Amino acid sequence: MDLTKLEEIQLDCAKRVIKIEVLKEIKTVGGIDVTFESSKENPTKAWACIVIISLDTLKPIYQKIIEDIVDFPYIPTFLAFRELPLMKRVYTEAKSKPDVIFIDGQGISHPRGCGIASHFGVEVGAVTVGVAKKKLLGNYEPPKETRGSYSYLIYNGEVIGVVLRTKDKVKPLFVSIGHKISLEKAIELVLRTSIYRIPEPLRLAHNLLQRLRKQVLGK
DNA sequence: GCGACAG
DNA sequence: ATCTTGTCGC
Repeated sequence: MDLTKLEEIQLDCAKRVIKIEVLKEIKTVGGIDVTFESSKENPTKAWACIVIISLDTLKPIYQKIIEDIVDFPYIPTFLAFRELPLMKRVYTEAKSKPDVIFIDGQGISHPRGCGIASHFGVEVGAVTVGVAKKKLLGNYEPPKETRGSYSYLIYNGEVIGVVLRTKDKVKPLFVSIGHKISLEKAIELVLRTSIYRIPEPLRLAHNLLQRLRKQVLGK
């Protein structure tokens, strides 16, 4: 594989990212996650799941899982080339589409401005938010211990996202613009959909996949 | 060269 | 991400 070529794709994708609000009303939020059968084998079986919740109740109103084979390895800053195919397929085949989609990973907080959440948003033409459990790059001050507190993630003197506390005294999340949304709105949505550390759409999608994986592995 | 390094 | 058990704190 030629990583230089893939870097060019990411740079081109970054130019097409829209960093402002385009939605006037948001009623549903979705989350897409991927899990793998094996962490060692390279071509390996994998599953992608989308869960859509109602912003009013925070309860799921739609969910779908697809299965496929993944052969691209995990390489830091190139995550999209491993997980995007599965994510795009589960989204395309879903009979219902959410107003906004949370993606497990970075949005524009990426060395070339195109993490998986932005990449997905641009390719699918959807509104997305990057919700990562760890930082990929940038510097920040620890946010206060109370839920709702946040500090800015800075890279090259620019704000590329926030470090957001979604639960008191629990490790914060790294939230960034994915596509067609403002950072302020992204923060508001992640907070509004978080009961536990991880926002409901992603937490539920992750839980469904973990249960399926254990079932398949016979445990 | 050394440390960092989404999932 | 996955590999893995119990354990401490709210």
